[in-house]
Amino acid sequence: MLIYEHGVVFVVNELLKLDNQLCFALYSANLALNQRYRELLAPLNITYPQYLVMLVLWEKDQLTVSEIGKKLFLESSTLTPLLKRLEVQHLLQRRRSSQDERQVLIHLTEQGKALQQQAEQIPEAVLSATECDIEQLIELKQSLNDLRNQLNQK
Amino acid sequence: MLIYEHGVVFVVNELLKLDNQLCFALYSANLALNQRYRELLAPLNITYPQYLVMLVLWEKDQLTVSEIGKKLFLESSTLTPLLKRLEVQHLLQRRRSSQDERQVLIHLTEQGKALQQQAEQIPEAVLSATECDIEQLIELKQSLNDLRNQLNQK
DNA sequence: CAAGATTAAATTGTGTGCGATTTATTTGTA
DNA sequence: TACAAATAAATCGCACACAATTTAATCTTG
Repeated sequence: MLIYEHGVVFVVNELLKLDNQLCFALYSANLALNQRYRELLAPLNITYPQYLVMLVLWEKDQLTVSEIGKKLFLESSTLTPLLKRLEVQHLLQRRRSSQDERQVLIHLTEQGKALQQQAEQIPEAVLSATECDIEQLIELKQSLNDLRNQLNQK
Repeated sequence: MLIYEHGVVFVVNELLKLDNQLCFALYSANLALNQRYRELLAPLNITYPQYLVMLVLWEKDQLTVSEIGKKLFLESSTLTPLLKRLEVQHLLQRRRSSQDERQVLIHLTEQGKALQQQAEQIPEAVLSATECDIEQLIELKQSLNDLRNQLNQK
């Protein structure tokens, strides 16, 4: 069986291989990215998911656990222990909201705010590790966001 | 400070944001993909990394742990317990090589080989979930592989 | 051939990730 | 106002993922 689309002829079998290849490319690129971040973040003593939480909080402080979860696509079962670790490191504090005692508000400590300066050189270091041109990276970002949104909407 | 590249003018600050956005796009797309695979693989009773190992073995049986690791960019500390779980499920067997007793050869059981048929509809299901056109997916795959190779070559 | 170096897996410890469930609080409604 | 439903975090169990280390086998070199 053949599929003709956008000027490309495909045997179905090839198409299925493509899927496996694409998904693996995504999986393995993510592994590689984690490794680079592990090195780069080692001096800050935080992991990449922890760094993401800090990025979110540097942008806007005083968020609830589920607000952070919505931004990062993470569940409370992932975030709660992660946030506790950041609290142990005195980078943030967790406090029950007084308006709604079910919610836990996360706010940065002075130390957590100060870490932003220390993290300033991280994005540059990652970018230079990729050694790709900017246009390609922008397009890649867009494609990945599209893909994620497609996959997430069920 | 401005950077001019390929017709795009960038403030450095924007560039740093782009990096965070790109890396997060990769991270979150990978999370989303895992979620789709979790559903799709539930009937087969295996995880996505386990599925990757099976794909490798369906392609070529009788590989050592480190050969599988090279293909999937995974360490023995990840693979050993994963392979043990697949062995418990009778999908493969682990046997010390007689030529070199340090190596452990992984070979599929009949049940493991048979699983390939059951897995046949997986790639199609994932592809249809992405709802992207083929050309875009091919380009995305290539970009991700390039990125991974750049990041991995340290 | 013996001893140190190298290699392949396995082990240990830490940190994600998430489904399923639990706990505590708030909301909706009869 | 009671009480069921809904919501927000937390908890539990399981499976990655990897750095660092350990164990066992093989290789190298004097």
